[in-house]
Amino acid sequence: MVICEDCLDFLKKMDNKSVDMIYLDPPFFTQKTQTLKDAQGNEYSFGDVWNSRTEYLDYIKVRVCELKRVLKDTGSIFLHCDEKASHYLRLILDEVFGEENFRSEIIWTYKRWSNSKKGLLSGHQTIFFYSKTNKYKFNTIYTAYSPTTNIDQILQERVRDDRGKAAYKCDDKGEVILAKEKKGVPMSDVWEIPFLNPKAKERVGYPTQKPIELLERIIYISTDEGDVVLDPFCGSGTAVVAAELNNRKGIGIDISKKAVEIAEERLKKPYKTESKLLKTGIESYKTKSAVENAILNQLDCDVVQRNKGIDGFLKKYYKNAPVAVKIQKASESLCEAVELLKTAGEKKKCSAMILICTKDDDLNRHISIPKNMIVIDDYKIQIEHELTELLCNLCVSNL
Amino acid sequence: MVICEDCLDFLKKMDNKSVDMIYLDPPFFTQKTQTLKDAQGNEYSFGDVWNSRTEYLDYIKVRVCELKRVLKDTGSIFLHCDEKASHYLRLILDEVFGEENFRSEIIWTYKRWSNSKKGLLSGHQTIFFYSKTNKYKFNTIYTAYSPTTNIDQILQERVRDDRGKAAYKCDDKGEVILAKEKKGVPMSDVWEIPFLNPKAKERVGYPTQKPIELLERIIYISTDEGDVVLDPFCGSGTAVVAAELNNRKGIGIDISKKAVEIAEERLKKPYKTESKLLKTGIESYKTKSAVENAILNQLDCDVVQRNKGIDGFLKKYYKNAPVAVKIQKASESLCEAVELLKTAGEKKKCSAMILICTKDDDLNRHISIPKNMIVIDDYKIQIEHELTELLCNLCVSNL
DNA sequence: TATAGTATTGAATCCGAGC
DNA sequence: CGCTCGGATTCAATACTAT
Repeated sequence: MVICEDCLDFLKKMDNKSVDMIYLDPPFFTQKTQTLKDAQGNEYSFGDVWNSRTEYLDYIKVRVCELKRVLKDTGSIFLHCDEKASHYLRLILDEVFGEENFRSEIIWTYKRWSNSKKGLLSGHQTIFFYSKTNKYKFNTIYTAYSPTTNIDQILQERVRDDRGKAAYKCDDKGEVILAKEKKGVPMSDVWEIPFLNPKAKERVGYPTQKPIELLERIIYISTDEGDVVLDPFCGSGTAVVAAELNNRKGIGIDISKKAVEIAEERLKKPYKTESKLLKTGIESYKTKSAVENAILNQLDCDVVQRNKGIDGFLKKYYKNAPVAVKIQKASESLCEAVELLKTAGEKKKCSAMILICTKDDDLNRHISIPKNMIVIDDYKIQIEHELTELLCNLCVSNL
Repeated sequence: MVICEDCLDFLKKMDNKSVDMIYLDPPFFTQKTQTLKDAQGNEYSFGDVWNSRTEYLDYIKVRVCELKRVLKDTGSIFLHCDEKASHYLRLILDEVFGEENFRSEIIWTYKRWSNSKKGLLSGHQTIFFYSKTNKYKFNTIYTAYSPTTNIDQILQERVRDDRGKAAYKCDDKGEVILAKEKKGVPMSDVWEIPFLNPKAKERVGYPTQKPIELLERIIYISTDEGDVVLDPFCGSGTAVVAAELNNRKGIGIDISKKAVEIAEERLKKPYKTESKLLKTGIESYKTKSAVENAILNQLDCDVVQRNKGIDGFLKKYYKNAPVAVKIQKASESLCEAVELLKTAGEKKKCSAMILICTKDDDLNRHISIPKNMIVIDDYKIQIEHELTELLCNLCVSNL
């Protein structure tokens, strides 16, 4: 839902404690007017000019106060700002939400084209993360261990002796004791996410547009499915789109008619591919496209873009015709995937087709597969089957 | 030179405009006493406990004012702090040096060992960079282009057409014109420098010791050889050591006798850790090929480095024990791979082992596999087998 | 000497005991 | 109930040892 109104006016009409998370990216105090032309030559701009900083800060502060009111007690607020006025904005947050509710200073870093000026190239923006109370909702995202870490070592339990020296814990027989299952490294407050590429598909031609991955991270760590996400300065609506793509309810507000038009247009058909996080769980924090690419790479494929039925072709031909490859999407049943690949493969006159099955769905095992199609379970499924069997056998043989 | 005195007292004795650069790393307002023991059991500590924030800020402010006085007009000041009080400190800098002399908010990021907490793991500190005037000294450091940059493209001159779009400049014959030699990418304000490791030789046992690399960067960009570098809260003297190592004159001041002792000791033989990580980069720790990484990724593995028998562990335990994964190397026969995995897996008490077979070698198919090991062909082999069979069957049925 | 494998260590954080 | 204090846990990155 996107509303065209001064957010202050709309907020006043909202109920107390009705929102789970707020992301706001207010106009920066740049004293300049931001303009940008899109591919069609339309020009967008927004007034980002204030008579004084006090005026600017007052403008923000009354809105932040209202935002606190509509936020649930378990809720969080993320304020995105640039280095120009970040310290003043944080003072406001300290005052309104209380210093004790400061959670993190998130640094979004990116590499950018240099316009070599004197000084260091600015390559980051700051997002302040405050919660309303200390009973805030938080989902930890676990990331990979550093390559410098010796994983096999930390899988062993350890003790410290009286002098504080560490040693491996051993049982009576002198054998090492295993540690509990490891979850990975909790995510840091420094996020390296590429700056919205000038050619990116998701770009809709609005200034200061943020990458969707940034918003998805914020949404994941602070909300669950079905929660309400509010963006009072929504601009082109990235936060609302990210919320909808991840089954949260998004409310966007913007005073600019043009912005609301763009956001609404975007919401009508949010690119599925825009969503970069795996739906299967926060633990497996990986980009879907990365996994798909990895599989296609292993198979020695040319990658096909924008084809619902085919993700790639084997570089090698068989019977003088290409072999199409498709990887089952999380949203597709095996049956649907087979049908999509079959249609697309026949159209391209493939001699054979390969479907990589990524879901272990017994109900679908009995569907008919075309004669020239090979269905292969991905490694995870193969292994799960074999592991279950193997461990079961081991139990039996132990009797 | 290191002086043991309250820096305010010493600064008052210093001449106007006598210093080229100031780095200060004052107490962070942690409201804790920072302590650390060195290898010999000596304990060092400094108090960072205040009656109020106002008291803390006043303490800093009078000193910052004096610092401005002793700084040359071409000089710069770098204030190191963490997120606890950074916004207040920046207000002081704005007030004393003027907002117009704000140059950069430098983010020092690092990975760090830590227990997991609710929320994001803090992985950065902030250094505010202000200059005394706009005629400040600055040496640009150029860094390497990122591997994704298309070097040959940026070597072509560009023009903007009437609509403001960029295009490659061409000569009469329509050939592209080469741009002037590129120097690299100017350094960003986000610096990834490893945190001083517990095992680093550079460590002298003083709390909050900073890596020399960090100080060297600051010194490079803001001073020339022979310039005077002042650190009014020098602690173990990292800034002074870095200055001396780079032929600048370093002046360190600290109120703690012990700190000054350590700093002086360090200055007798200034030493910079030969950090392998810094020298060779994180990439050199990543020993897996792209395909290997892709497989481990798909299997949801933690990646294991420097282990001949194991490439990764499944993140999930089976039977309360880890499952080891190995990918057959091109140089290994299946037999050898099985043996290596078996030995390593048993040592780590794995409940099961998985070997991904990457070579289609019939001779090896008859070797014996341990009961708790699963051998799976990689996709390529599976597909090749099935394709051959399929296409053969199709031929037969065509007859 | 190069590589594989093992032993340490700091300090942020949580948790539970004691008051 | 809120405070402090001690103990346990965590992992990045080194040094050291064995082969």
